[in-house]
Amino acid sequence: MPRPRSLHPDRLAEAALAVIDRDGLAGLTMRAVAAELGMSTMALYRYVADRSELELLVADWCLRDLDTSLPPAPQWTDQIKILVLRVRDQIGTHQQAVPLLIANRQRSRPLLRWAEAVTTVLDAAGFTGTDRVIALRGLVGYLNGALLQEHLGALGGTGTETIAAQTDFPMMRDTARAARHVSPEDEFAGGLDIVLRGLSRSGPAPAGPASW
Amino acid sequence: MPRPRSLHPDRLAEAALAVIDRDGLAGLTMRAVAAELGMSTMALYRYVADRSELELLVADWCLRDLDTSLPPAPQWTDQIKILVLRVRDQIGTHQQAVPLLIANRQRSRPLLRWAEAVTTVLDAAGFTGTDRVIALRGLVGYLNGALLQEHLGALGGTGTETIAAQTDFPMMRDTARAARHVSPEDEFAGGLDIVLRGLSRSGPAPAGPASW
DNA sequence: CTCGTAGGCGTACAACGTACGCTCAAGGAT
DNA sequence: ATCCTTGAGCGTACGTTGTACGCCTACGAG
Repeated sequence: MPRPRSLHPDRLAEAALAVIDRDGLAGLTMRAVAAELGMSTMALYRYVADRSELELLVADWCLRDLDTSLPPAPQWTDQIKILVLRVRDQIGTHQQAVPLLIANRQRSRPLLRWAEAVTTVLDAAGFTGTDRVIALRGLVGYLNGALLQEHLGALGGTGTETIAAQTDFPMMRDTARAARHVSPEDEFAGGLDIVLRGLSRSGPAPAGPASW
Repeated sequence: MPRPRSLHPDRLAEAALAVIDRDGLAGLTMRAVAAELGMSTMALYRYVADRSELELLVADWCLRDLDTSLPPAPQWTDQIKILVLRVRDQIGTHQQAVPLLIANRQRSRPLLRWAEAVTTVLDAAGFTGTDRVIALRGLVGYLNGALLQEHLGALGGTGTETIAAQTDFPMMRDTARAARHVSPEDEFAGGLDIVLRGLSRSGPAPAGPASW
């Protein structure tokens, strides 16, 4: 019976993400989001309890279309690989929001759906109990770390260039120089392959058609 | 000839770390650090240009005793393992400072020394060019992600308990319950073993006494 | 038309980082 | 012993942040 809301929560998330994409994560401000929506600052608090709730909205919005259906690959490692790559693909150009995704990794519904799919694949591959816990946390650890690295100072950023220019650490200098020729995609996928290769050897008895 | 400084920069870092350990990272404030030192807020700016420089001091201080000598293990994977575990051991009880370490990972001298050691081991194991870049970034990615996970919501934290209590995602519920019986040390080392196992299979031609 | 509910907003406040400029402590030079 | 120069230390103040509080009013049920 009372006055109806004029905004859908999704509109809040869109506006906040627009601010982030334009001004960076540091530019994300209650005032900035309100201005983006043409509302007053305090009007936002009719939709969210506080800033962290707005950030959760952004995290959920970023991954709203995340496909968490089980990939039809024959190998379970390929299934996991596809699931992980889907997350990175969904983030796309919104790398600035990565810290928000990490901070809300245990509250975001899309991420929980995603984790459910990953654990389902792991379970089918024979991972149970402690093995599954460690496999999942290892995967998520790599995912978070790699995304974060991409977010703050990607390959070829100023940090890498500084290392490439100094002389105190020659091995790192060479590595930083070689890093100039590695695309973010190759880097991410390469690291993921390492983790997957390790996983395929760490589980319980090998299962599935591709025994070795 | 002018009035000498009354503080060593290390004292700043100690004070800041004391604040962090007591009040958390959110409690790290120029005013709080000044109060810890018994100085006025603005006196800090005679030692650091701004807050981020203070944070760098904290990061360096945390890892000041990091042993970056090459471990004498026969297998290069064990050398890497020891190097990575040393970082986690040095952080010890200062998990609250982990975001500062990550943010300053490319400026902190101890971390550069450490990375030089890691790349040296990788080089000796036959990793060169792009392979070494991806191996290093993969390792650092996992390290950062795992430390961050431990920092915000360790296993058995409220986040994990919430997941263990819900019913929408049964596989995650079971995994969260099993996670209650995994210590942070086992989790970290388990994930690291996965990455190392993957690395040992991803490099160029296997080298060293332990061929297979 | 009336009225209760809740949406939207204006003001205000505490806490933050830090710019600016002052005072004076502490050596070297005389 | 005196002075002078340098910068350590600090007090004040400003702009920006999140948000508590309370007012006004648009809206839909009756």
